[in-house]
Amino acid sequence: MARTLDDLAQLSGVSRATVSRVINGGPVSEQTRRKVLQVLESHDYRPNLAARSLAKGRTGVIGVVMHVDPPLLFEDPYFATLLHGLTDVLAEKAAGMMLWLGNRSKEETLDRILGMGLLDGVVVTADMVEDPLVDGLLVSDLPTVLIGHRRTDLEASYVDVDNVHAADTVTRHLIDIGRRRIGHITGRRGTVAAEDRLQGYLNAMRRAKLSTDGLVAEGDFNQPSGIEAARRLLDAGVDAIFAANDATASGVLEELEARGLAVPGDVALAGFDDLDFASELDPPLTTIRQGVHAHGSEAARALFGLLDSPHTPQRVLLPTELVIRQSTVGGSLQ
Amino acid sequence: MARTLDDLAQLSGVSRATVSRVINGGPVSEQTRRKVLQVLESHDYRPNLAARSLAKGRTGVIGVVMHVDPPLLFEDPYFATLLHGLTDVLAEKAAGMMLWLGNRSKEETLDRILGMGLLDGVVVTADMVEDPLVDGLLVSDLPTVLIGHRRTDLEASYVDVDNVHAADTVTRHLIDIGRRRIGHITGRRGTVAAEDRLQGYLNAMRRAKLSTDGLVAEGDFNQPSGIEAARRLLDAGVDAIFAANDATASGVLEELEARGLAVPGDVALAGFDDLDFASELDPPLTTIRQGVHAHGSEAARALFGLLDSPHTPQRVLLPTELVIRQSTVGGSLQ
DNA sequence: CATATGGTTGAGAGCGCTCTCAACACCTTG
DNA sequence: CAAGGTGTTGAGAGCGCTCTCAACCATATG
Repeated sequence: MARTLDDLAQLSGVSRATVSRVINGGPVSEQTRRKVLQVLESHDYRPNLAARSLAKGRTGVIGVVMHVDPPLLFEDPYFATLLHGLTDVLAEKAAGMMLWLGNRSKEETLDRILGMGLLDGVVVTADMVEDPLVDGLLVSDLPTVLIGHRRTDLEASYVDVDNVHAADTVTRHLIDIGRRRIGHITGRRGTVAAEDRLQGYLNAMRRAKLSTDGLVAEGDFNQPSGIEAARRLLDAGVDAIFAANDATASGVLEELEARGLAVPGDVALAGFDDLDFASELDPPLTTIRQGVHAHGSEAARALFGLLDSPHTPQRVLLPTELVIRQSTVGGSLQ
Repeated sequence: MARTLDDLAQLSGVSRATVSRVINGGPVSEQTRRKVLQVLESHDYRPNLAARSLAKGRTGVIGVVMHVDPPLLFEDPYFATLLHGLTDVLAEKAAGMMLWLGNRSKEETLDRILGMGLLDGVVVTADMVEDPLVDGLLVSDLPTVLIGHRRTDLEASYVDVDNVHAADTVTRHLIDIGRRRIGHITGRRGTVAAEDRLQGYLNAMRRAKLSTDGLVAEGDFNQPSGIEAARRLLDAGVDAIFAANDATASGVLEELEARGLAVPGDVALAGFDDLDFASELDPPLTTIRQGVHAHGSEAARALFGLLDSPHTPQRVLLPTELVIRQSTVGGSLQ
């Protein structure tokens, strides 16, 4: 089994350069190409990536950074789905992927990534408002695409949805169906999504001249926090709740059921994400659909775009969609 | 920002070789080392991995191959936990990880992996009896560690549990508590785990001179298949069921409840895996605990061991433990 | 004082590939 | 027939690093 270009060249009676041309699609006469290809195939040659990238400065390997606790990464379908979208595009582009999870501190992870050389670029989830890892990647000379972004990341390449707008839309829907005391359960404080969705809610309420006093309860993007926050809101008296995501909403639903309250009769309920289970709740949940899989695949595409034109930031704002189900409009849509 | 070793060498007034020695821990006088380190730090130099691996033939990057559908990968806590264990050790060893999922056919994935050069070795899940991807990796010159293994992989390095023995143990437990018509629901046909667990069940039954006629139902390692198979076994008449994994057992439990049968009064039930939810079922499930996280971390360690001594296959058989809960021994242990 | 010893250093040859450049053969054109 | 393409090829430099080898220095030893 021939191992290097030189071996192959010798075997086919041409120069190393010509073999390289055949492999990389340079100008070669049809006759020579055929001859070399034959040798190539019969020896199942595999180019040495290290050498290749040393010579041409590209490796075909991109980094994916999801700095969350590994257990959470898999419990939360959001990250899983994101990764799925990413790998689909990477597989298609024949690119390798290196994955960093939250096994180490952000500082250490950053160090490892930058030290790893060998990466053409990275995709990083940027869910927190404050994030030294994201900051570090952005100031480095490594091409970087963010999934989610902060207001301050305007120079950066990112893929995101307009959380403010989407939250505004779903809140307006609750107003449109006649609700007036609409509570909001936030996501985890410090995340961009939580802040933006809260903002969207506040915007819609303010426009409708509705009070939000005592109607905002802090949550944590998960079910238990939904139950807890629902108690506070229900005690305060609400006729609708917009939860910052579906998991939280499912907690709310549990508490509503425990109190024997009708949905949407007594309290209308809406979530955010439209994960699979949202349509299987009882009643099915009105929510905002955002294509998480598309987040991943678009982020990968954005990175390839950025690699092709390094000084043109790629900014992708993906659409969201209000999905109306029985948790806000009773059985009429069944 | 200095970029190459040569730059650094010039800045510190020594040769490139000496700087390299400082970085890689070669013999250098304390004085020189200090001087170079100072320059090194003030310029936050990062060695070029491609060049380094070209020169010394190791990259510090290992591949992880889990050829399952990406959605399944995350639904099934088994793979998630495995990955978690792997990343823990890789992070500790400062190694990079490239991940391949089932986005492509096995043949194509194999091609990509081998073509990627640049990998020091791979860890691959080998759950199927027939698996061209695993076969291909084993015959390649890429150091490979299997998670799970076939009888035919005796030359290979692997990390596994003794499924036959564990299944034998749990079956014997059912016999010991006085059950005689013990049914088994297999895992997915074609997987090593399913075949081995079936074998362990058959062994224990044969030793106890108990019949297994009509007592084996095919399952698929998931809850729906558990429900389905439970119906068949219950119709055939059983006083105990050993399900090939916990997910299947949870399906069985559902069917038992639907029929109003008491557990373990009418039918005793045991699973395999001891995933988190096993202890939270009602009643809590007797099962086999296998440290899935440890599978991952041990596989990573085995690969590093294999890299250090390439001709010494690493074979790790991890322990399992019978965890007895109320699904087999009533409330007495509560 | 010659020689051996051990620690420290630099020169330089690769690692396997890409890519530029010049050389060459063969056509076309004036 | 000279001049100028056009297409194809090989030579060779260079990517940034590691590692061997020989040189060097200071010190210890006979």
